[in-house]
Amino acid sequence: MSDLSSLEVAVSPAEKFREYLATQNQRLTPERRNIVEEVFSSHEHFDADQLVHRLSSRKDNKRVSRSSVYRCLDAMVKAGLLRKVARTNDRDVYEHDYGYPQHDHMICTKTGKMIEFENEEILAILERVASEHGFRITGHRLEVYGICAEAAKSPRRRPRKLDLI
Amino acid sequence: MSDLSSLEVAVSPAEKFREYLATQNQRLTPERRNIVEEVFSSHEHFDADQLVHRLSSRKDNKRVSRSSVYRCLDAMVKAGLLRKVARTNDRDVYEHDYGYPQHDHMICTKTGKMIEFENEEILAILERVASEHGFRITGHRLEVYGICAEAAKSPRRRPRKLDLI
DNA sequence: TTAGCTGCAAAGCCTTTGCAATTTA
DNA sequence: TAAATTGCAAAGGCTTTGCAGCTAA
Repeated sequence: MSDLSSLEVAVSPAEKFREYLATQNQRLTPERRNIVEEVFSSHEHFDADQLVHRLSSRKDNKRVSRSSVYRCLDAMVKAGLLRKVARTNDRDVYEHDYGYPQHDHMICTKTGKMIEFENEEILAILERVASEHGFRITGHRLEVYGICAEAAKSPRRRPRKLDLI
Repeated sequence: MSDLSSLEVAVSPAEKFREYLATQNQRLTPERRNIVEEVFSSHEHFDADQLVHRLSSRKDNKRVSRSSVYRCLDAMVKAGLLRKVARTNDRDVYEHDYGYPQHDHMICTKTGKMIEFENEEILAILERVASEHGFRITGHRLEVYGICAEAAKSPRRRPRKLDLI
């Protein structure tokens, strides 16, 4: 059983993807199916490179070329399966957008740890502020930066470049 | 008189930059001064490429090389003069961080227009949520996406690629 | 049989960096 | 005169794209 067990999902990600692709006269090929299944096999944030490696380290013959991975990620975003959430190390980072509630992130600048949280109040405030500007909200990205509890405990400081004097 | 007229700024951006540079054994060269002045001559969001063009289109001999612009932007961020706020068209976008209050953005996905807004309530909620996770906030980025009033009026749809059938 | 797909290699793009020449304290 | 700085060109790193061969309805 997958991570989806506790979520209210009408159809599997693969099925949802197939439906989207059909509207574009496109097909759920074996490669695309492998990618969707790998992506939804765990609920971690990931980037294209990590996904490529996850796919090529598999024992079965499910390796997929880097180009196809990039192309498929774009399609999955359009299909509403994934969201780009941030950019880390100059790479686009993705997360599940299907079968998973809208949420925001607290990002530890020491450890890189991401904590997800939901808050209805913020959404309500945003709606109010937007309406004051005649703005119709379709989505948002909220990233809160700081120091997580773990990092605060440790006396270790984050390594940093010393500008020689 | 510049856009800074209504703000409480102890010293000019150039002076503040000079102070920062001094702590790094670096100098406020003519090139760096030109960049700071150009950057703070208007309160618009901009990217490196736009800044390069603004500098080279000037009649006076104030053109600065692209490398120097990139290097200077980095330094200005470290100096607390600028902030990276987003990424548009695959380019880092900057805004003033000195002498300007913390705020967030509503971004029109049709026109690219950015509307700035401030909201204390959201900050308070974030502080509360963070403390529940033992997280100490140092900053945040909030981008609200949607359709601005202008774009909503116009019946024009945003151009999009037609996948030939 | 025609439209869609994959994988490879090459190209694109923004950004960073090595380096020689130049400037400045 | 030694350290910092600039501008150019080249290199980096992620992502996109052209294309030949392949696949599937």
